[in-house]
Amino acid sequence: MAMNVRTLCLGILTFREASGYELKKEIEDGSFSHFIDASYGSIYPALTQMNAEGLLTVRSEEQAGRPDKKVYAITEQGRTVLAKSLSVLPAKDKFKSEFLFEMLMQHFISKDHMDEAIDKQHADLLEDLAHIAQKRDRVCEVGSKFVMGYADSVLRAAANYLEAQCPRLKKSKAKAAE
Amino acid sequence: MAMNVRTLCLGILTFREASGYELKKEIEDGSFSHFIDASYGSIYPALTQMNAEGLLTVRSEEQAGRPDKKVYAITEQGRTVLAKSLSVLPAKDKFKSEFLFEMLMQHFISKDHMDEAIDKQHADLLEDLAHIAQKRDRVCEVGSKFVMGYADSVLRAAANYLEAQCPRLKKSKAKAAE
DNA sequence: GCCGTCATATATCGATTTGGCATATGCTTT
DNA sequence: AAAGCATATGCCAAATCGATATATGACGGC
Repeated sequence: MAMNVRTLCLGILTFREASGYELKKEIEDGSFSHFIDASYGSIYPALTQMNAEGLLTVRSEEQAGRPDKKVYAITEQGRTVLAKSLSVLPAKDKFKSEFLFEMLMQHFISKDHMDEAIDKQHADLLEDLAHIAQKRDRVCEVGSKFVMGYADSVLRAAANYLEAQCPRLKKSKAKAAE
Repeated sequence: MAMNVRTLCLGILTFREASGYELKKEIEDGSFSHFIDASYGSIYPALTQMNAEGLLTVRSEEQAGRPDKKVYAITEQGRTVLAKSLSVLPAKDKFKSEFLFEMLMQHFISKDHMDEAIDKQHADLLEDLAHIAQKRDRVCEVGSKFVMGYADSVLRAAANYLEAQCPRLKKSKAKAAE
């Protein structure tokens, strides 16, 4: 039960059928990218296993030059299992930040390295914000809009905080906006 | 190299010596709680291993009734290894949210369940904010203040977004503030 | 024209990490 | 008095990550 790679894959497959590769792409760059992670090492075994259990069907699609694509689709049984997994209230959010760990290590790190870390963090945040802005007007589903708005608020708050605390960053932001 | 449980433990041990149990408490409830995680299953083996490698020293402290406490302290060699790990620029933040996944599954979930999930998310955010507010004026180190301010900004942005999108939540917030 | 790198596509494998359990004791809540 | 929680260490199975292997076509640089 609960949330794991299986639930995640089943969830995406309720939108459309997809191969393992496409699922990974969706998790990496698509609507799911800002709040979920999964590697090939967990996706492929999960798909194979769920197919064996009857939660998915497979269809091999030939492709010129490239290896055959294995396109998976969710079954009725898969939907039932997914519904059961989603009936559990979501676990608390988990936020992992090596950057904030470094900020707590001020007594142990050079000023230069701190500045580099802060610049990188700021750049990462702006990159994510740009990524969202770029996709935002192209989506129309309520869920996607809500999630993008949430991610945007949070990332913007973080970027603003950095800019307020480290005035030096304001310049680079102005520069990026040109 | 880079960030893992070892680096994390070494880092905390530059502030003060501590047992595995105390390290876990610090990670769970202390300054590190909002952006890092580690379980006993990773902490204890890491300490044993790093002790064997000479990065830490141990001292057994007797305790009435309870098992002996093994208090670890970082060595010069440990500091060297930590410095090397911290010299790598921090990896990008990772944010895991089952809540946002559920929000993308709107087509698959009942309105009631959605509302429950949103209420829980909102409550979790307010709880974290309260936790920070409560500790905030008691800290004086620059690093801690910076990190708490960062966490506060981000969590507040998320809570505000939920309240703006789901007006129903404003009432519960007003109620909590009484 | 050749070379490096990237994108497509599936898959495995070692290492790390999680989350639950076992063990032991005393204190507090029901 | 029973149940649960806090202290304290530690193990173990299962999940997951990150890197690598394999194969091919496209695209740009030298």
